[in-house]
Amino acid sequence: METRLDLVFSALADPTRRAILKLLLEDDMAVTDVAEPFEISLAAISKHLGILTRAGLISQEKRGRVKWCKLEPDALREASVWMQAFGQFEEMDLDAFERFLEQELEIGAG
Amino acid sequence: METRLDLVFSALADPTRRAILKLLLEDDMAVTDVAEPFEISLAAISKHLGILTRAGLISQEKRGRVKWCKLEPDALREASVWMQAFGQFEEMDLDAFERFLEQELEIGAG
DNA sequence: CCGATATTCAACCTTTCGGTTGACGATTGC
DNA sequence: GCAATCGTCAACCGAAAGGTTGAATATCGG
Repeated sequence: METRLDLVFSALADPTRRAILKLLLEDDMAVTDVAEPFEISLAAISKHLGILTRAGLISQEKRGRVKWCKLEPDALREASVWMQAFGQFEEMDLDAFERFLEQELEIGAG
Repeated sequence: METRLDLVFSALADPTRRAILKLLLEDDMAVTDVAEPFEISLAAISKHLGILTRAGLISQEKRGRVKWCKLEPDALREASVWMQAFGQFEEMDLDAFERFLEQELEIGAG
């Protein structure tokens, strides 16, 4: 079973996809415009956008023949909470964090 | 060129590795003890630990024939800052964030 | 010294990833 | 209507990921 966290972290693992997120930070963009600064093919960008969409990091809405891409920061926030908890666990309620982890992780998965 | 962020996010993308981090949250552990709850081979766990180490998420110190694994939350904090910035960009200094991104990302990479 | 324990290495396999190209289905505008 | 534009699909490719097994390398304990 592929969790939301799997999808988000593996989406963020690629520098091209992080660069796409950076572009979308400035404004919503059409697929062709997202692709413009990169040297790879439009089809490759389209795949990257699909991965970002499945991870919930962006959304895509088609208007006419143009598909608009929009940053969706909620998924990022969710994963950020997970990481921040690890990074600052000295300062927080460890028991509450443990309970949170129980829901998110499964020992032996993979 | 593989950045620190690449290494951290792809390390976190695997549920087994996240589960290992959870184990190490409780205490430092030997490789064999880390492997115990999982169904995969010791060699596979050893590889996972190597990936976590290269990402800076854990450190490993050999004492005698036992190699001790220790959580290193700093790398997580670094990536968490990156994500949190995206997730909460409405509330922060966008110009400062842009400058931060200029250092971390390269458009066209990948 | 020798057997047991701890860990990695090397070779291999299968699946996924990131990329390509060319064809295709919609939609637009003249 | 038809050519141009937008984006995806399908088939393919090489490289990397995640796993296995078996042998190798230290180190420990008696």
